Amino acid sequence: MPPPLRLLVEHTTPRTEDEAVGIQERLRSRVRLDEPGPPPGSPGAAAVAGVDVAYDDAAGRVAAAVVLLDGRTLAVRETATAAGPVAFPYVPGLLAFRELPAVLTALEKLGRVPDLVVCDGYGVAHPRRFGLASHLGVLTGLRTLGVAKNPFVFRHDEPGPARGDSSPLLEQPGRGEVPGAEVGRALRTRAGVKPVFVSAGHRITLDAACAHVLHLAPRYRLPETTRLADRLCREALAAAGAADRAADAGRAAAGPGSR
DNA sequence: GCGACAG
DNA sequence: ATCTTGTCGC
Repeated sequence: MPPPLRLLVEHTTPRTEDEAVGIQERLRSRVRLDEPGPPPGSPGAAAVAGVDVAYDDAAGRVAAAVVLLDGRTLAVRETATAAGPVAFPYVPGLLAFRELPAVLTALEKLGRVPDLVVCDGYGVAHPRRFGLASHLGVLTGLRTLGVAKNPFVFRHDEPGPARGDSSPLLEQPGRGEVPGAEVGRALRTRAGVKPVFVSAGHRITLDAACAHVLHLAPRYRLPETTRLADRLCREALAAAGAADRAADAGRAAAGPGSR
């Protein structure tokens, strides 16, 4: 996709946690949750992307992967990866600043603009209503949603046992913006298996986000977008490490002090 | 101060 | 996220 994203990189590279929180509070008003968007499998959702990031903290390296799927058949259409230095530590609530720089770089390499991006983590289900899926959506203008494997800081009742059953994710009393508000949903994608935690990112409703996740997860607990992106970013991380070691070996062979 | 808390 | 063996079941 074309690179107007570059202009927004400053919104992903704070120097301190306070700066990061400031960026979130400044951008959060731009989140739009009133578009149902095209339904799963429809022509308007022909290209659905999954993004994920893997880390090698010892080497200070991250690798992001984007996998673009056919929204109807879930066949892979295109992939892209990007590796780079870790730009921010893991701090609960500030995950976007750790993941988005590499994700944006990978997205730029895609040959076409996704109709929907599925992120690993949360959207508006976030202490400041601005998780990484919402952050990515606001920066790019893309329609986004978040799928997390854990409930984070939210409470929920156990959803029914059948695929498609769900229960609301609720803000803890005394915390967050609107205590008691439904910020996401615990959604059962496989009968009898632990649910996933879905929230709207940007330009989507919670109902639509859940419908897309169910469509993208016909067989396993996690959506195909997530599973494929997860596999690819691990491969990209390993490849980046191998390339790094090869360069090191070359430098050593050239001899100390040589250049 | 302590605990908990996406990836 | 990542570290890690075996194990249960289709």
